[in-house]
Amino acid sequence: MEKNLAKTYDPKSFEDRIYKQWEESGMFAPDMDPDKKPFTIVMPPPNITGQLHMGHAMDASLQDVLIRFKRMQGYSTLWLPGTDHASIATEVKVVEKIKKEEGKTKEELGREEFLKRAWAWKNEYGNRITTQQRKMGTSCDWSRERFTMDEGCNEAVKEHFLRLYNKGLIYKGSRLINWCPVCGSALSDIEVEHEDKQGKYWYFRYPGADGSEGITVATSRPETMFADVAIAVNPEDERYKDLVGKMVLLPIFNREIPVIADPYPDPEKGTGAVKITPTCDPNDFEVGQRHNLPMIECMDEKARMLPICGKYAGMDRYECRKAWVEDLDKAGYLVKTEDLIIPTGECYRCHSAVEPRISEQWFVKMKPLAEPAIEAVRKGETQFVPERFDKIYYHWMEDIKDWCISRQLWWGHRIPAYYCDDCGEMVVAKEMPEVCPKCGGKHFHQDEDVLDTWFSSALWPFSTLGWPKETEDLKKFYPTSVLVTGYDIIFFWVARMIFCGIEDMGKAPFAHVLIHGLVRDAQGRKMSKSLGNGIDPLEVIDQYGADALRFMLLSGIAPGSDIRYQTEKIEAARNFANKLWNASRFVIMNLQDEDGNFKPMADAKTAVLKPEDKWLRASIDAAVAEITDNMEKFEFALAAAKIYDLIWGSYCDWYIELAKPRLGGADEEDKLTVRYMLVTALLDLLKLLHPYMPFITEEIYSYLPKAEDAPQFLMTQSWPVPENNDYSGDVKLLEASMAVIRAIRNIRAEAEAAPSKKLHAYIIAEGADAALAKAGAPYIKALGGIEELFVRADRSVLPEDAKSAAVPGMEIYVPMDELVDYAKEKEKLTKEGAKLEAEIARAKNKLSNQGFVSKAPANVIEAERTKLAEYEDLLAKNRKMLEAVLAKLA
RNA sequence: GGUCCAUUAGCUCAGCUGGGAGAGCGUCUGGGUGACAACCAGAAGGUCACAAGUUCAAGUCUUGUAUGGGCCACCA
Repeated sequence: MEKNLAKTYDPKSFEDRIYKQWEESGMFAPDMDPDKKPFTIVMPPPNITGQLHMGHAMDASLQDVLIRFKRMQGYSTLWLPGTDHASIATEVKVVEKIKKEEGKTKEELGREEFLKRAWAWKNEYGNRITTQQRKMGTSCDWSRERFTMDEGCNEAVKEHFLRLYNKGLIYKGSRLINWCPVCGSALSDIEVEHEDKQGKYWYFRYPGADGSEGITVATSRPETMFADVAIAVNPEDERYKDLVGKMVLLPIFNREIPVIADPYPDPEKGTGAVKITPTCDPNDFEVGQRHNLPMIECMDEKARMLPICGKYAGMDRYECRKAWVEDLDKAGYLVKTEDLIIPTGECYRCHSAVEPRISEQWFVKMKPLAEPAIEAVRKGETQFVPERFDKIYYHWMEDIKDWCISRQLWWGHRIPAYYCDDCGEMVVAKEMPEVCPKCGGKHFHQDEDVLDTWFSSALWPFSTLGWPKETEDLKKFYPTSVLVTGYDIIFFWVARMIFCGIEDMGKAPFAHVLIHGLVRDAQGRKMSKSLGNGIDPLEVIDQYGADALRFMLLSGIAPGSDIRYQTEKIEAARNFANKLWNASRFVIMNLQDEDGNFKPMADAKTAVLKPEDKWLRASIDAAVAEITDNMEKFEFALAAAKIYDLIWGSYCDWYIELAKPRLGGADEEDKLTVRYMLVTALLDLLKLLHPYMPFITEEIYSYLPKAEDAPQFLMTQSWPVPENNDYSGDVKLLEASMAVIRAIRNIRAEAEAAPSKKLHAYIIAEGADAALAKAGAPYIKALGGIEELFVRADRSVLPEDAKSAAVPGMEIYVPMDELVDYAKEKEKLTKEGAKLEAEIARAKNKLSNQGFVSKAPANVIEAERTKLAEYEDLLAKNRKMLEAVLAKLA
């Protein structure tokens, strides 16, 4: 094996290998040491029909960064993966496949054969997504992988159903539900998407039964008129007072229906009169209930017109609408039409218009379940991050309707209700009963319907841990720590897990819900199949590596808000990885002799630290404290920015550059210390970055010199803890030196002097500042390209033709071979002086403000005084330098 | 209709509990300098949407306005 990293950073050459090593080592599984505190995440199970998309990539990155961080902190971390059977989505795919390959419908095939095909499909494609997730570096415990329709989850679903049923919280009833005629199934309220669409109102006259004028009503859905059972008007509406109680005729059909008074119609809207069709509209349904009106259905489950519709029977709803309106118009009943925006409901899966329909379905009674779930969030048992999402949760939970859970599908958990073939008695039980409790009959058939997919995923945080069995896992890992998911499924999933967890386990299922936004395309559009603007994470990984993708997804994002996928961002992340790669290669190179053996180096005890070593140590320690704090608070983007800056700025740009002369110098003792510092600092940096970029950090770690007993993998190392050293003097020295170096580089750049050209420099300073300048001389010379540095108190020693700059306490002069352009110099100094004056005025103003001096905290006032003193010092220097320039010009 | 979010450099966006405006990309100037041109050094560039208010102090808190999004909602 090569003893140093490859010349170029090529993530493809090691990411898969490292993942395999991790997985085989068994380290993704939690350490079951009872002394270790648990930290648990259950992964939102992706659909078995799914392919890894950016949403999954975001999910995975956030969860993995958390789990790796906590693992390194010494928690017993469990990240439990799995997949969802995705009832409708999968059934649609399987139906398509059967149609294509066997030319049959599922009905032709029959339930049993269909389910065989569905399971075969699951076995073939169900693991595709979990293979893809591994590419992301997800350190979840695959040995505990679950599926929403595996044996344990089936048991949990039945148990849960039974419990709720026995408490009267699940009931069967005939209600007006949302029906998708294309999917052929009932939908819950949240599976209906509301959209305002351009539509039409038709105004039709319903003639009076007594031959009078009758009444005109507006409707956007004329095809439902066949099911009209009344016309309602507001009791306050003077226009229609006389008509209330009279009968009108359904046009053409001449069926008599009453005019009724009800508060529902708004006199301001339309004509103020509303046709009442209880089987086609929830409002009408309620009016119907209030007035004891009959219910007439006019459409079947495919939204075709029923025989009651006469010649329109058998027509599709839209076909019928067209013909019916034409006929009404011809017969003179159409008063007028109007173009209007009308609200519509669409099936969230197939986007066809949903038809409200009277149908017998199973429901969960929500009020009693919602109350404790609201309470759990209110008292902070579960906290949303960011907090604002709790409002969305409350809003929905406080106004919740009963949950329709039955679906007229085959792929899913079949409802555990059995009917006696003899007397029709219903028995709800886990298994088919032997004997009918009512008639003693021995033949039963099971309810045909399956449960809403979300019914089983609602149990995910505990069904996966073994519930209803009292397993070790359940005891140790429930309630879980954090749930990570997008804001788009707060209602579908998060809310339901909360009330189910409280109901079955007595505790809310997670302490925190970490909500993230959507990954959009570069223009800010939602990624979608129809737009074809989706970015495939696998392609991104192939091109840039999983580390870059993860880092990009976690950087520069505000919690809970959307992020755009842009090539520049992924490139920036990849470049960062490349930077770390090269720096590490440099470090390793300098640790080794020509044969690739590690040279001796100091250890914690023998190292003789120089100020730059202490400065680096202090910088890392300060960063560790902040980064840890940020990560505890889920502020991953802030932490990422600090790690980025620490590695690229502090370590690469400054420390390594300062280390180069030492590595090439004559002091062999000092080299021991430099090597020690380079490698120990690098190890800390790798640890800090590891949760974000697990692959590259692990790969680099494998090349570092390690003690015999060191862990094999970086991923199990412990999280850095700041040392408690007071290195403030060294920090001050290095910061002052860096300021001087920047000033000199600036002078050089302005003079367009080649960086390779060695220069002389003078620093005018007194007392402590002079001491600082002298101590910093080696740094200034090395990184400023200065051959000789003179630190003087007396300005008279200054050479002719020198460019100048000022930092607090010091004036810097760099003599130039070419004539200095004094006119430019004057301009620069004047501009600087003006800026300083403005700052001084601002600071003075602040400090002379009684309110500020008396009310602001002491440290803030002190800081302001220091600033003022510094600026005054700089201004004085600026004045002197300007004077000198003016003298030259004169 | 209700509600939430956004508005900061040319672009994309950070900015945690109020204490002198930041990053990446882009632009401009130099540069093969010991790991890195996927790089190095330097520079330019912002009335923090607008208006009031609170405060000694507002990008940050309050209210309102404008513009752009999202979510929820049974209106014919």
